[in-house]
Amino acid sequence: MNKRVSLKDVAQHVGVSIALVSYVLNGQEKEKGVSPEMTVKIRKAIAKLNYQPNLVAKGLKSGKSHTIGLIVADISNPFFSAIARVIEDEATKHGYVLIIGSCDENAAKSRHIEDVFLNRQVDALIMTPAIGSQRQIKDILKRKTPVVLIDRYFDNLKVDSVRVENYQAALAGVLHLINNGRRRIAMVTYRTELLHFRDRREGYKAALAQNDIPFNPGWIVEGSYEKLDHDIATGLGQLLRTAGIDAIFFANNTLAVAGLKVLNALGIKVPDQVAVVSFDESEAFDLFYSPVTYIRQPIEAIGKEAVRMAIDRIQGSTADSRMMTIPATFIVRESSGSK
Amino acid sequence: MNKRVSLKDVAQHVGVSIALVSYVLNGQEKEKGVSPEMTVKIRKAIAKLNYQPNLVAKGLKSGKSHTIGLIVADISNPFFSAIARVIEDEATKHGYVLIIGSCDENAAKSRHIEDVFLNRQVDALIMTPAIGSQRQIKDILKRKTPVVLIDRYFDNLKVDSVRVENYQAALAGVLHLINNGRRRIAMVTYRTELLHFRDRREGYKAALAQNDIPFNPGWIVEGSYEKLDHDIATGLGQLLRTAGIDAIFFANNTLAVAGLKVLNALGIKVPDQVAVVSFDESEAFDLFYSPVTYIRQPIEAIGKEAVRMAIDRIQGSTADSRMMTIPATFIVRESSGSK
DNA sequence: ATGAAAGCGCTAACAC
DNA sequence: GTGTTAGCGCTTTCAT
Repeated sequence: MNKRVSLKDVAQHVGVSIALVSYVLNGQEKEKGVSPEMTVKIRKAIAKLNYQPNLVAKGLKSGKSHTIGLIVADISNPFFSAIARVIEDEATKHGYVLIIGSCDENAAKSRHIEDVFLNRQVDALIMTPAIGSQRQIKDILKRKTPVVLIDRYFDNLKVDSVRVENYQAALAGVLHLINNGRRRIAMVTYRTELLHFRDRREGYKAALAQNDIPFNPGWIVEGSYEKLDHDIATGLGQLLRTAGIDAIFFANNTLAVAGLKVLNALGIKVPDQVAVVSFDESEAFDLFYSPVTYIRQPIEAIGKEAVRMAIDRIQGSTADSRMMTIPATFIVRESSGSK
Repeated sequence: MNKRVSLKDVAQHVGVSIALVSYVLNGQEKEKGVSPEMTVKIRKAIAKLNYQPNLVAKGLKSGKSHTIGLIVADISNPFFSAIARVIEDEATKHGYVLIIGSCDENAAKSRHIEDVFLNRQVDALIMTPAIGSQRQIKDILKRKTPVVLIDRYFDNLKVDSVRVENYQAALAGVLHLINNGRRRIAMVTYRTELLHFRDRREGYKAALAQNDIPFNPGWIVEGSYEKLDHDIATGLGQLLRTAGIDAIFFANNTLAVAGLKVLNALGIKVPDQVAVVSFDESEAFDLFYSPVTYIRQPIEAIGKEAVRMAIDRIQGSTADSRMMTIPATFIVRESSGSK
């Protein structure tokens, strides 16, 4: 009752060689010319003994693990876990299993996870790359394991990637604020070189430029990943008290939640005194007294495309590296209202 | 530059047998009496060729995959992704990798994931079991794969589990409302047989009973997983309009977010008109105009204990099934204020 | 001190 | 039609 039953057990039970059983298992009884009666017998034995294939052995033999590695900054972050869910479903649909690792925006940590995943023979890697991980990604590609980048990307690194139209979305968000009569618009973002945040910043600047509003670097508040709440409380608090800001554009949901807390603490009314637009969504946005206007990322599409690209490579595609850019959706609610 | 380098490649490069290389790799050069010079040579070759062990092969040989399977209801739910992160870190620390699946509270789906994971030879399974999965869990245990249940549990199923003191926490939460002068207290929960929700309900009832407040079944609003927002909007909305409710106890964060939206829609003021206490936490609770009083689950401890139990079993413990129950923390803020 | 070889469970080419 | 066997990469026993 105890040990796992193997091909051999089934074969012995029927009194045939393991090859026949293998053929039947893989639906090759026709090609291999297994007699119908034998096929039936073997099928019965498989069912009776409740045979379950050992996928590790299969993987060793075939060189395919049917596993996709997913490395995100932090799986406990709702944005990444939402993507993970989409990727999981999509992978499952195609017979793949997901192994997940969190790299905390840290290239060394990411490197370690990559190594472990590669040694486990993942068939492909989908990742949100940390800063400074270009080199290691290149190495992985050299070893012929497909990589698909999501959310972030790097210039001059030939690798498949799925991105969002960060620039355009940010531009639209800030233009919306301007159209609502705001001109003293601050931006809250991370102190980071990640290109997607740079793009959002450029979108913000472009919106100002298009309306002849001078860009004031001092109106960009930057937070660090490590002590975000503190940075935002200090930086944004200072700015709000002194600069006569009438709108804020947040570069992502985490920043927005931190920033809205500051607004609350200072008793500043949204949108009467300060209008707000944020990148990403959050449960908290719905419950805020002034439901937050936000830019919705196409999470579903990102996940699906990433898996599609990965599987395409696994199946041998050697096309040039592809970059897919997906538009975001702008959801207007109350927080961005005109004065 | 291309193919993966195997033990054989290293051995050939040095001109020795693969056994020696294997010994050195596993730090057994002393026990096996490999000469120091040879050890050095082999070490150099390993480094030079950048040898990476094939963990699949190792797993096939050893019967250990060094993989833990985690099955949750939905990885995109922040509560589960937070636990997943803790488990991931803990597993990594012990040299294990996590494969993750979402079962959507569905026993059949869970069953499928379990099969896939078992066929991949996971060394243990940590799961939030769906209703009706006792049977399949028993089967897994029979096959000698350790299982640890988290969050939920079943009576009369001998299996390791990590739980929270649901009854006591709910009791404390509702007593707090009563002490704040509320007596017309509704509860919002799921229409489910899951025991941890039953426990929370019992805690609610006990608090009423201790204060001679008659229990009114009509004051329990139940939602389904499928159309939660609709159910809560209808059920809770109806109750609020007709029953003179002065407080609500929410059985988890998702329910609370849905419920608070209803309160907002009806223009009901928290806590002046209706006081609120919720199980679980949520970013949204901080941003609500009246920061929500809640019961914080010991996510860190749950994850760590679960991994500890799993690894303990993997290492051969055959002790009786253990049940660990961890207390929750009550965080008082404004939403539960007295009238 | 080192090598040869069996075997983990499976696939597939080849032999009968 | 069915059986035999090599081999995927590794560990480990047994010989030498």
